[in-house]
Amino acid sequence: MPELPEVETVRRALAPVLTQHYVTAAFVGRNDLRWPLPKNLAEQLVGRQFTNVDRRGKYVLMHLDQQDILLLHLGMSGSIRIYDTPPSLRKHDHIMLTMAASPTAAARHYIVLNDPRRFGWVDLFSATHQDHHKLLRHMGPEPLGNAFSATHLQTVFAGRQGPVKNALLNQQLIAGIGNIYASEALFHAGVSPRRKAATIVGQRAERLATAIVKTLRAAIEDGGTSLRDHVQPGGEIGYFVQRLAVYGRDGQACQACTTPIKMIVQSGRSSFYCPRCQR
DNA sequence: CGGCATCCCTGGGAGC
DNA sequence: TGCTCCCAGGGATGCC
Repeated sequence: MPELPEVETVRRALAPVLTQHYVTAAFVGRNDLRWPLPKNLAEQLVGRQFTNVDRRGKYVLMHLDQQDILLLHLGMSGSIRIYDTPPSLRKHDHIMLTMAASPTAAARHYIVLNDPRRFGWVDLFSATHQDHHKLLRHMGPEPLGNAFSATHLQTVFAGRQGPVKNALLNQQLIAGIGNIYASEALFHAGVSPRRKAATIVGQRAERLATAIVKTLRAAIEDGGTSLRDHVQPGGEIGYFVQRLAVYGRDGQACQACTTPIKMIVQSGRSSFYCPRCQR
């Protein structure tokens, strides 16, 4: 489900309710999601204070006191909800943290992780190992960061014989792009998802880099894309779904040239594009 | 190393 | 209304 814009939406919602706040109670309803949860996770969290909340690609990094990081990946169906009063847990609510301004203060927020398909995961580890964490160490640069550019795209795509759409989904080349925004960015760049990655050079690389940044920024402004599971932590839907140019629009007229949008399957994932505008 | 298929899991929608 | 089938925003893993 959640790609960079949705995860950033979650990060922004979590930051004020976690930062400087203490975990006064923790519920952990099962001992695994995609992978086993850290042992005694609830006991390890109670009494701890969060210091700040970061994002890396599709991961949320919740920094704790004593240089620890609570890592969250929402998989395809994970979502975070934040409540001001004690919620009754619903189906697939796996974790709940009760947050307060001090270890003994009254509860102020309840943070609930729901994940029906359980493709998400949670880890707790020392920040001193962040650069070595097996899930983070090989990740490519942030597309909204300084290290990202057309030159970077051209460099990491060099020699790649597979389609550019697949390369965009590869988190080791660029972090945070998923199936929706790959199709959207390629449309705005005028690049076919079928084009061989290695041929993305020069002006085409410039157009694609620009389209990636613009698309992701616009989606963040809209609170992400709500299709099936995703809602913002306050329960609001993400409105970018209204601005999707091609994703999910097969058969509909291209907004630029009215040619019907086409859907194809690449490596088992659907791609949407305008066969006339995108080359 | 690159590229592809397979697998993990539940729920919603389409089609009958 | 009810059943079956297919599909879904992710990524690790193993095979060639």
